[in-house]
Amino acid sequence: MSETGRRLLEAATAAFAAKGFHGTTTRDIATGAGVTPGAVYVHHRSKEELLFQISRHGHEATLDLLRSTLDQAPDDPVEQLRALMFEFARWEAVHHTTARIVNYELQALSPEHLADVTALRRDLRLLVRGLVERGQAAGVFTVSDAGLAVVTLISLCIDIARWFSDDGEWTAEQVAAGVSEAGLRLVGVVPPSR
Amino acid sequence: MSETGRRLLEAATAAFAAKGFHGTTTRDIATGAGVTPGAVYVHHRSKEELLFQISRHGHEATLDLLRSTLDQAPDDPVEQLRALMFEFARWEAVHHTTARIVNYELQALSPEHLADVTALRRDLRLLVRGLVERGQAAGVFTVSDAGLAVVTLISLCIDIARWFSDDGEWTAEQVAAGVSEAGLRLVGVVPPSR
DNA sequence: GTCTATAATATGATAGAC
DNA sequence: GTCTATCATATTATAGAC
Repeated sequence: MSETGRRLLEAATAAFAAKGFHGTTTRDIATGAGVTPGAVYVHHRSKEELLFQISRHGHEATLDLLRSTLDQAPDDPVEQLRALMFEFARWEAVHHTTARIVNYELQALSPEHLADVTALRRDLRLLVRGLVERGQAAGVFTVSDAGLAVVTLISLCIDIARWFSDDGEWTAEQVAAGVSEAGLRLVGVVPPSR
Repeated sequence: MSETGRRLLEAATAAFAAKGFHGTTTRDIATGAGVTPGAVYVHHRSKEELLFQISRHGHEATLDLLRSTLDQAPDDPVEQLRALMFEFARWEAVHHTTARIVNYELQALSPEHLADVTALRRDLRLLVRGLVERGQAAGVFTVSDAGLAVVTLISLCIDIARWFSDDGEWTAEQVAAGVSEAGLRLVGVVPPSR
């Protein structure tokens, strides 16, 4: 991808995150990248194609991060969940602009593109589901409904993208640490008192 | 408000929740209410005014619900948090269309209208904050950062509006019960084992 | 109060010069 | 590859008949 093509992607990410896909015009994107509207279509097929690229890349980056986190974590559900929640939460905080598009602009995707990212979202859910079930089987997680626990753990991370701000009260790492511990408590792992 | 005025509000709620404010046209709203585009402006000043009415009413309803829930709960932080989280979570699930607009369409409000609802959101945060601090003072909640705990508790409820579906795996009450228990665990209240 | 018609503007995307 | 100019359409909102 050319330098201008990349700048257009970045401008589109900033605009879509701030104003939503339908609230953003191709002129906004062009201006944000320092070119005129006509130049957009040399680098990208359409506005929706820009959205799809941002959304797909964001979904793939999240899924890759969680997979490699699980790969590198010790063979212990508690430590795996701690690491998974920390990295997931940190990703949503650090990349909150991209994450907002990933989480809140699904409805603006074309049916085909939506099907693509929906498959990635299902993979992510199954990954967390497997971990929760291993923790249950090992007797270290106590949850009454594993499916609801999975949704709630993911919820805890996703919603960070909605409220996190770069100049807010906490750093991405502080949020990640807090949410990671919250996730452990949620599945019944009692933290050492301090 | 006239019958048609109300039907327009309902159609706008459904459309804004499904496609976002900017993804919805005044024709969508008119058609959804069974009238022609011109009739919209007899009942509502503008599209943004419709959004504001939905958003303000949704915020006020949530805040009223949480206030009356706290008023009626026993004088015990654990039971108060259990009740608060249950009612908050249930509201987000039952009213997930309105809640989506409340939580995700803030950026489409005019600056004046945004200031209005931002004040209501701050009141809600302070209400939860007070409860968490009373639980800390009573020694029944153990959280390392009260502010982050407040954000996380609210997060748990808000994000329900994003994923809840009327024909999903769980009823609003099941979700509310799960999220309510999650909230208690999050602040360090260990549930009785079963 | 609702309709049809339309004004005024904005929007996604393309054409053709450079 | 970028620009200016523009096409075709869509959009919010209003005017005036009924």
